[in-house]
Amino acid sequence: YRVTERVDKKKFYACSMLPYPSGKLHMGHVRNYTINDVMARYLRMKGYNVLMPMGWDAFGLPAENAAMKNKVAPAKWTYDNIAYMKKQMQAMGLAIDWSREVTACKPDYYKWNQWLFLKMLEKGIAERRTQVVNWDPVDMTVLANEQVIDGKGWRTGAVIEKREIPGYYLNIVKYAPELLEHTLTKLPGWPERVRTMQENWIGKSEGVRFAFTHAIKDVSGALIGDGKMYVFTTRADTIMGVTFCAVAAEHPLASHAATSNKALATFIEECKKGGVAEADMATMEKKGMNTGLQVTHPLSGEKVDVWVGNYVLMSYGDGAVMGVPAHDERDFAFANKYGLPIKQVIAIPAAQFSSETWHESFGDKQSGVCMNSGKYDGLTYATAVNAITSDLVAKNLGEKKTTYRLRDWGISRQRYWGTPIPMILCNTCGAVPVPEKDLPVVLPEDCIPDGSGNPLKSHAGFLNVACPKCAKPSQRETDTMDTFIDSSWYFMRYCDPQLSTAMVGKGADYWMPMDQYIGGIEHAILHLLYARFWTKVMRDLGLVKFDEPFTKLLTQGMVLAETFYRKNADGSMEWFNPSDVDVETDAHGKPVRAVLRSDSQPVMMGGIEKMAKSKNNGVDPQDLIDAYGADTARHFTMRAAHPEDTLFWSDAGVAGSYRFMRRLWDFAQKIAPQIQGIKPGAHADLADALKAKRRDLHATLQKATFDIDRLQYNTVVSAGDILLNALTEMKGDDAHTRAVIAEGISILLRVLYPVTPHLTFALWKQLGFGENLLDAPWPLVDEAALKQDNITLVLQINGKTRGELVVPSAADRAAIEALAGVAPEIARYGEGRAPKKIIVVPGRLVNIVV
RNA sequence: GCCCGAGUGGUGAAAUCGGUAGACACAACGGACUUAAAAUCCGUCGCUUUCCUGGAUAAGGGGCGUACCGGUUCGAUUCCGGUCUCGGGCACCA
Repeated sequence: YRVTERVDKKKFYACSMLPYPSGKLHMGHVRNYTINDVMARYLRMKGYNVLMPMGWDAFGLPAENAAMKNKVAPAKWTYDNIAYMKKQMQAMGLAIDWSREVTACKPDYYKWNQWLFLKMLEKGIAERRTQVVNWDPVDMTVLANEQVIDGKGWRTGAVIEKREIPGYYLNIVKYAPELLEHTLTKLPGWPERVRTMQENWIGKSEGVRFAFTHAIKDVSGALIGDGKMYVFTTRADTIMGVTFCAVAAEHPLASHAATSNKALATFIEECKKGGVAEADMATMEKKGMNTGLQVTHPLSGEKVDVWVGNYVLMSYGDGAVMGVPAHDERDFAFANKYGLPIKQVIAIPAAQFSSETWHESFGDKQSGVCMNSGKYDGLTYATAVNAITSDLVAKNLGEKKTTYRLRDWGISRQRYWGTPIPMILCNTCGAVPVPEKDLPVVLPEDCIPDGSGNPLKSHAGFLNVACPKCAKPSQRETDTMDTFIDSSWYFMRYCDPQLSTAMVGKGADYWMPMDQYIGGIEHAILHLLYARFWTKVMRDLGLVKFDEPFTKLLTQGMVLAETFYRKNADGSMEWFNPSDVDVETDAHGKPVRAVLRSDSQPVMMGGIEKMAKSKNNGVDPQDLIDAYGADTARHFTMRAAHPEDTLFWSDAGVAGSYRFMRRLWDFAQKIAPQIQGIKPGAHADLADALKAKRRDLHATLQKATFDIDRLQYNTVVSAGDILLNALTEMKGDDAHTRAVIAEGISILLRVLYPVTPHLTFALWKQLGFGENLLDAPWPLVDEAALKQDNITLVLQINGKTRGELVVPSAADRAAIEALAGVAPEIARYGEGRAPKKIIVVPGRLVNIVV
């Protein structure tokens, strides 16, 4: 399966999202790589030069968790897992070019993460600033969102706090306009749903940024924020309806007010409790407290109260929002809760405004016009926004602004098992980049994390280094990079895996952009967006010549399985694998109770979720491969569902795939002597029954070809069943029959080869069709075999199927209408009425409307 | 909470552009083969038998049926509006 950059063939680069080496393959992997393998083998039969590589997303949190649990170094754990999973992949018979294997935790790979990071620093795309993280006050460590459960640390149970620390950011927002435009224009080969999700994630919004004014001074006597409190709104037409403002707990005005207000200081502290995940922020109870400060409305000149709101985030825009309760649902709820005034400024024709209950139309900007807004009364949305904006501009207090929901990419992780960020922290010079010649900054592989912070902080060999600028003793940055960086460009490294002088080279020029990318729908936003951004940065640095890395995308559906758990006395959760649990079902097959097999005690059912390490619900396909072989596992996985659909795991039906394998084998053994030396293919003067049989075979082949081209592999597998059924039904032993059987089995073996390569390869050789099915051509449909004298149309009366109509296949619309007009079904079902209209769908049906 | 999907027999599913709903399988049931079992092979398999013909729960016909409610159309699993349920993502799981 090794491939080179040959120019005599058309290239095709088909790649799966690289796996995290969690220990064993699970069914999601098997599904992903089998899809990839079917595609690769099929396209090779079609004459393409096909690259199918594989690698390892080898850095990440699970290795550290395993280290804590088993006291094994993450490096050893990771390398052991890779070795095991690679063996499993080989047992599956995947057509992988292993000479191109990429392992993200090896210095020859992550060196280039560091190198590109330094280039981004030079270009101003990367920068150091503060970030907000989940802080566990007991373990004194930063936690991932996954490690925060109900606002508490997963190991300590301590209430998590938000904490600001320094970190590095990549300026992806700068690329937002291009990412958005290319989502819409350059990704026709992507699923619509993924493009929509990315579009919404980038979230362009056009609005107005403007300032409320004030004269509030800090302790040093300086005006806070130069006397301006900025907010952003997409609804400038409602500015005259502002009845309060809300700022984040970290906003300078909030801090200032808290110095003389104990209750407020307590409230601000409370706002810092809990994690940083957006879902938590969005679902928590909205709370606020009046700061006692007031700012001046820039247009009305009225005084407006400033509140602190726990739902306002300092990291979004300016950390302050205007409150218009009459026309914003969240502000409406907030105002009702705290008894704030509600001022209607948009006349709503469709609904009666009520200050008690919210109605969707209160926020409708399409139909309403301004009211209670002075000179803006009567203006519609667009004209009001324009008029208000020009007044704000004239006062030098605002301007139109396009903002994005997308936030810059924070890449610093306070963790050991990742790419070291190549910076040196000098007491004199500050944060100094590691000189390019000193790359890679090698991560020591002998650390064992214990859950209480980053072990690099106490690793003298790693930590201590001379400052590149002033040569004084300094310390390395101990933060490592987000592992999304590793997965943002590995697919390019597959093209030049051994290149030591550059990140990418001629191989990437040949293979990229990737023709087909395959991976789980759960990566629809983050991974794919980061990879697109990283590619554009590489392009801007002159490393590659294309804008988008993935021409076509197949988002494989998730493999889901039931989860089972017990809550331990200390509140922690223990998850049990479905294979260790017996489930009792009710009469409808719904699970009602589950029992752990080892101790016969009940376990809780945690619902159906994606197979994942964290919930221990991944099903190991090894049992399947051991019991039935790789072909059965592949056949079953492809048969079970359309590649893009969610698959609820159940192994019922595996026996059917195995049975099919055996039927095929037995049939081939039976006919082997009969078709010895017979030339497969069309013979003149076949009997009608054999002609019909050939028509069936080629019609099925036509359908299979159509389906394999549109990546609908489940029905390609079905076509294999249909072909075998058709062949086993055949009786007779004359030369014509033998020729049709030989033709049929040669089609069947090639149609199924991409799915079940081992069995079909052996039979292809045994039956004397050739030495190497791997490079046999995909079978061609014999159009002549499909021809028929008559075709049968469906006959409908008033849209209900009432019979059939046999017409000559050459009959035109008028001829069919004439035949249909005298159909006896009209009298039978037409209730005595005459045909009013006859609808003819060529090749399909006739509908007579009476 | 917000964004994106999905929902079809007992089960997994199919139906290429709006045109015969349930291909192909699994399970189940009935039969053949066998001393017996396994394996294999053949057959039945959406609901309705208080809708009709029939002695009949055989057979045939009719009606209903693609989560639910409504709409567009000669015709809707497919398009539109709404609802429910389930799944994915929400920026430090990968």
